[in-house]
Amino acid sequence: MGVLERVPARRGKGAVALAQPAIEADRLIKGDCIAEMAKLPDACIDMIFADPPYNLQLGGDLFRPEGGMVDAVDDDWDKFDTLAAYDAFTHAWMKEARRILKPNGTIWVIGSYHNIFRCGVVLQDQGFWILNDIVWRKANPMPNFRGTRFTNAHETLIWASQSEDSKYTFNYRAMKTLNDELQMRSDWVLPICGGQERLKRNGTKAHPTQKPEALLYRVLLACTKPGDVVLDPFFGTGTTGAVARRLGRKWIGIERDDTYCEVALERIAASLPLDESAIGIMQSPRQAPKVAFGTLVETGYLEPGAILTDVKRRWKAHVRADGSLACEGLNASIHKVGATLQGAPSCNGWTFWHYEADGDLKPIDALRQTYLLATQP
Amino acid sequence: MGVLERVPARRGKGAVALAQPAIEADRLIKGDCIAEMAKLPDACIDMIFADPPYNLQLGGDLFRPEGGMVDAVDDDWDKFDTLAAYDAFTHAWMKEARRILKPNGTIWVIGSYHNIFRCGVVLQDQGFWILNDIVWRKANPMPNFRGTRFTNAHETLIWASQSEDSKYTFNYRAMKTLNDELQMRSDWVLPICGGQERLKRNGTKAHPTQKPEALLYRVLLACTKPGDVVLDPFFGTGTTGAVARRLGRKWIGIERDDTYCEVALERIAASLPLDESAIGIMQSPRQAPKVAFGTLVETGYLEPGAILTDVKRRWKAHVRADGSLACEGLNASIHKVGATLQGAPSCNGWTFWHYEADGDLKPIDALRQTYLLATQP
DNA sequence: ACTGCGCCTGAATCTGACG
DNA sequence: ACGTCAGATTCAGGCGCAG
Repeated sequence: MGVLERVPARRGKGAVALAQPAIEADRLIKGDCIAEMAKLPDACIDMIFADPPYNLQLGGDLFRPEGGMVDAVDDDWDKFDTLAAYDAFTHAWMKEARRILKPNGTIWVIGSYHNIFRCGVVLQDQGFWILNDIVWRKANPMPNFRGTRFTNAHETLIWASQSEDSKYTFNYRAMKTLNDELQMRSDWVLPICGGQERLKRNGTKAHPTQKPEALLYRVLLACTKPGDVVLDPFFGTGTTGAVARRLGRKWIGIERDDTYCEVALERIAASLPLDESAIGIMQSPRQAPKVAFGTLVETGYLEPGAILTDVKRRWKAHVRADGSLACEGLNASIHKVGATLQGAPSCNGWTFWHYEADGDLKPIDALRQTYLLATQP
Repeated sequence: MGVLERVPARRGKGAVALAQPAIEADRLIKGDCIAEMAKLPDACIDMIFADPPYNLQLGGDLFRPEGGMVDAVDDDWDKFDTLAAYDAFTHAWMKEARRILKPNGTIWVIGSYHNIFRCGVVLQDQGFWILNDIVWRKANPMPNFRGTRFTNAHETLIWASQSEDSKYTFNYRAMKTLNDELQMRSDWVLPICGGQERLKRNGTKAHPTQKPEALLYRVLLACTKPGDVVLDPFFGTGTTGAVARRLGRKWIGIERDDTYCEVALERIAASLPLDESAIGIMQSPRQAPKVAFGTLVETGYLEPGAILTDVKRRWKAHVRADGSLACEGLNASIHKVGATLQGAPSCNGWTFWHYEADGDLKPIDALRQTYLLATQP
């Protein structure tokens, strides 16, 4: 690797911008996730996707809290002990996760009611800023055979940034496109992992809780850019790696279990990267090149003196040679004039103002689109 | 009152069966919920439904795209200085709630990602046993106006018993009947509270966060028996009381705010106990499941990069990773691209676009049907 | 009376680049 | 760090009014 990239300095006061070598990626690390994350440098990961265990068995997995334990208010000591151990484990891995995550990176954690509340609290307590909780609504969940509760038909994901003012990645347009031109909501209906996709080993399922690729697909498409480095500290059979590879993202997996490692590596090798042209997603206008209104005047797309109106023809404004707009004694930018006339705090002049063409009113944004098509390579 | 009932002894070892007078019910207590619960005897309540403050921590004003301002929840009762202060408050009211709840009673708590994780942890830490987490999927949530996150389209409810071996009430058959003979799942689609149901005071909403009666209806129908006593420590405008009365359950409400108390009492007085035969109208109609084109890409029914054509093979388009279609410089949804290419105002992309299978052209709608068949119960 | 269009509203942690 | 300003951004349902 050795590619240098600039990392924005947002880690506390007085931090300086650092040039950091990109981390070596597309690899599986065999070992304990806390110990292995500890070996990674600060701020090297763009996104962490974590599917932590919640059925910590007594014995090997049981994690002892390091500090003095708070007095249990309750008599249920055994349960408290187990919960405290789980919290300590969660604090430990999330602390490392937070350290290696870039300032503008985000973390996803998935779980069920057994553990997701505890994960959410530790995230908040460590200073992560929750952006959404997402409900994966399973299209085909396992029924509740005994009829004693509601069918447990969903799992919960938490999406969080490092801090309240992080500049995180969210591909809004891509999500809206993926959802037939409606905003993507916080509830996702997706089938559970089964059929061909479910990995087998000796005829039985290779992993008890393999996640569907469609779930990771949406997560990675929404919140990473091509080339971003995604780390999964509980890699299992490598769904995160397989989807990252398909979508042109880099991945790092950490997994303790030998068999899971084997299965994951085979699987990822077999998953083909998508063609570059297919990975493309709808860009936000935010990321499109900007066109000043004045440019349209300069280049003749609009004549100085042209008349613009709002869609209801309530106001009539004149375009001036410098790209400003004159209307009812006002003379300012297309946005300001629109806002002032409406008495609104702000206004998008591009969609507010219209020009007449063939008897129709069209928003001046259409002119901008025409200009962009004509001038972009 | 004065009716005696037997309370099974399940409070730790060596407890004896107690005969307790039934608590006075169907009343509103004005005051602080912690202080007022403290005055109630042990083990006198069958169910607690709690809608505590969410601790939203909103920033500045938020404007809608068309200029209007969002009427945010900025009430003093929702403000806490720190997460620790919120936790302390939660511990305090839940401790009293646990004491007054019968051994076989259950508690419901509703919240959003701002507070629900903390509520869940306190429940677990106090020894409550979580039975389900329920997702209320809002049919008509407020959109995310700035396109910065996923639309926050749900709230979460936690249902918990006093302990792992409680003999709690769950009316399995009633839920299955309510759900068209399918097991009731952990995700409930219900509209938010609006229209006639939304209580007004001087022309504006009487309470910023009034819950829909349909939500309480399902909760009470599922987890209480007729005659049970339901307590709501954050009574607000009394949705819990109104529904309890309709369903023949007894209720106790605790509320600090004078105006909320007034509104609640008026409302409950006006809510008539329900005739058995009227219950049917509460059933929400099953909705035809919608499938976004992007879902077919996510779930592998179509690969990114796949080629689609119209039935006359006049145009050739490429499927992209986000479920958009690329064709002749255009990149948009299946419907928009179809419309633009034909110069039509609109186009049903599902029937317009075809894929090739075994030398035949098939509409992509066929894939949608296949997907539905595979994922619907 | 019915239809269609426009307006209003709902628990919201809701901008970002540049100087 | 802070101020300024360009400009990007919404879905479903209920209700009233016009035709």
